[in-house]
Amino acid sequence: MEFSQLRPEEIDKAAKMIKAISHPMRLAILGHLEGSKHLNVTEIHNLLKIEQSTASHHLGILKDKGILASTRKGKSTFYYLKHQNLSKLVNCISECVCD
Amino acid sequence: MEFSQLRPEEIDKAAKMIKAISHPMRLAILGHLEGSKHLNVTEIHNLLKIEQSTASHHLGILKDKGILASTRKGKSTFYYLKHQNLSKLVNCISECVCD
DNA sequence: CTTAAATATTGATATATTTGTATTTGTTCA
DNA sequence: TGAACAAATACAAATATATCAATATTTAAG
Repeated sequence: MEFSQLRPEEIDKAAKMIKAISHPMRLAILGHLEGSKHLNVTEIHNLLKIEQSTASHHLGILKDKGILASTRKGKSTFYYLKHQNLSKLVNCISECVCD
Repeated sequence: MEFSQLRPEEIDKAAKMIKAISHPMRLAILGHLEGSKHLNVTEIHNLLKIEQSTASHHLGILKDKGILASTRKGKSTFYYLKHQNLSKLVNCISECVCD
């Protein structure tokens, strides 16, 4: 699929997905979820040393924009990458950053 | 390079680069610049049907964040993708959008 | 049913982004 | 030099985002 052939609605969707990951906290979250890891809100909140509500908020954005999915297990909600493609994208980004 | 190994400054830089492309107009610009194309501000302004100053502004953001480079030829400034990696990234995104 | 733990949501505030109009700067050419 | 064109910048208004504190919701355990 050539990017330039995307229709306007698809471009909008792409922009929203990308915007969702264009934040240091949210990129850091993706880093922690690489390799099919599942983490709950408290784990993210502790790993990133941010408020619980802030962690929940960022995870909600990533889920809403189709980057993450979640499953509830008892009291915890575990979040994980929705598509393995995203690992590729994230690696793509790190290559671009490091040159 | 594993994304999760990026240092905080690198994550910040990645976030800024991604944020730069997380806008429908700017994604559309990237679409038009795929395949090593060089376009000037007026061409972008006409293609996207946006104000000249808005086009210049978006191009400036993309350049500032390291996504595009530019060369001046006479009265025109031509913009183009700085790294071919970016085409890959952009295609990566379109795959993620279309599934 | 009550309590406690884990998430999610709300409200408020501060900050950032987007866009258009108007203006300024830079470049060519007569 | 001065007219005309191209691009960049300044400014302002509207909109969107990020964050924390406080509160609400959901679930499990007793």
